[in-house]
Amino acid sequence: YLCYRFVIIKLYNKVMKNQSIEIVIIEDEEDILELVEYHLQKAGYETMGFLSTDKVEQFLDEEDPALMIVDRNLPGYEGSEFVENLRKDGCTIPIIFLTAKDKDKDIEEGFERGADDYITKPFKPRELVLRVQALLRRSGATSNEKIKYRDLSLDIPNRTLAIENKIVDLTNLEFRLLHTFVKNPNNTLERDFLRDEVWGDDSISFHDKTINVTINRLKKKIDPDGSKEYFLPVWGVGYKLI
Amino acid sequence: YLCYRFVIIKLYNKVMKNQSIEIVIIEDEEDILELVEYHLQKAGYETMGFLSTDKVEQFLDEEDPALMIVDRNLPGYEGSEFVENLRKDGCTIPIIFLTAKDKDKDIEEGFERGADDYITKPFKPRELVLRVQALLRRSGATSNEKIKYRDLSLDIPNRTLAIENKIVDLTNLEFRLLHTFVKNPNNTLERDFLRDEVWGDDSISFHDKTINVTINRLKKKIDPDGSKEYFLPVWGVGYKLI
DNA sequence: CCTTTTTGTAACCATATTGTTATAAAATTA
DNA sequence: TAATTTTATAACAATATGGTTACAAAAAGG
Repeated sequence: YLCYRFVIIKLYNKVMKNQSIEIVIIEDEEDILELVEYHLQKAGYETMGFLSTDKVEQFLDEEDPALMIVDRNLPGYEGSEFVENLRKDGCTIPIIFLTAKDKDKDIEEGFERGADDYITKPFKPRELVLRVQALLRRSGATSNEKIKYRDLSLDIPNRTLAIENKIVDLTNLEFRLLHTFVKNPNNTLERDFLRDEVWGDDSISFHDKTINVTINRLKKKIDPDGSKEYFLPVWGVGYKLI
Repeated sequence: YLCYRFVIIKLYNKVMKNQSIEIVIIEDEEDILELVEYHLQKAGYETMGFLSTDKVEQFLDEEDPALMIVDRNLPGYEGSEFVENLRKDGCTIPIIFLTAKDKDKDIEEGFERGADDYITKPFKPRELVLRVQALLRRSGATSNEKIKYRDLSLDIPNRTLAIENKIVDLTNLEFRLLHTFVKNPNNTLERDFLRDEVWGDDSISFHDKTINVTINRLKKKIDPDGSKEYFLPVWGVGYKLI
């Protein structure tokens, strides 16, 4: 039964969520690895399990997971040493230790070697998922959720905008633009920043008024009669979503 | 002895670190509050303790702490409800719950209401400090988003000036000018320095009176009746913000 | 390949902001 | 105190910037 649900969930994730979040788990006890994978997948994440650190670095070169869960008692290579070396190489991926090492000194060592959170075994699966979610939220990997601001609700995986539960059609460019504003409400976003973020760093020969026109088209769509004042121009700097 | 160390630590922080990181603690048991404050200060943080949530929101309007530690069993207002409401208002400050409520349901509720971490009592002070450090590291402890001087409060990302909680509109040039003064209060800023800093090194053919006029316009906006004497002209040199 | 949609560009206007100038006021010096 | 230098203020001019529209180019869809 568990295996069956596994398949259903994996299928669901692959089919429904083209932008799912991937989590790496390094754990040498196979039972625990499966348990962790099961609960994370149930929560909507894609998982990649390893029984040792052997192939992990190679995997990290190719893929870009959002988070790692690491045991410390691993065959051959102590988990926290592995993490310490990753950090030294400039790896900033969020990491949670999940380990039986629960002494004060152990916990201290874990955090000092670069952990973001430290969970001791035996652990509650529900709490693990909650801590994963909290850490992902804090580190800005929100691509699974909806982002809301005022009466705007952006569904990131579906690329749809709803205003008061009504779908408003946006083009891809408009959606990306609105997305960057909703991620930084009340912040003045400079024109250069918007260009990099929405149009891409490589956009050479960027016309003066491109941003103006695009903002304008967006405004027309999300607030046709202009009564809601979403965007405030900041003279000589950029725009602000209020 | 403890009291003595307290003073030393506070002094050290004030003198050595002009950009110290401030942490708010809300905890109704005074013993615990002092204990937490002591350990955080020993770790180099500036602390602000509250025995209830009463004055906290007002405090957050004015100051810009880097992190909050919140008890849940508070007099009058349940800590997690307080946090939930803060989050709804768009507050993104990192928050750690420190509470005796240790049931599965409690922890779940805590995270769902917007916590970044959840520590149960009795707690190990060392672990608390480590978790604070980890969270600050992850959230990029940028506590100095607001710069303040006298009753002026400059919010840099928002590009707004608030005087006694009232927004005062400034142009881009005026904002940059005021910013350089607030960064160097009580220093006489020479005209050449201001030209480089605010107008840019490349400003050729810079008219004599441009600075005067701009300072003047700024003065009019932030102190219409001229009673507060923000700017002091330094004859033949420049200006000073007092 | 054609049609439709999306995006970029150019031109225009309106207006906010900034610079310049002239004159008054204040501070400094002799 | 008078002359000189510097700053304050107000009015005006110049410039920079954003809004808008129409049209062209590019991309996407069939």
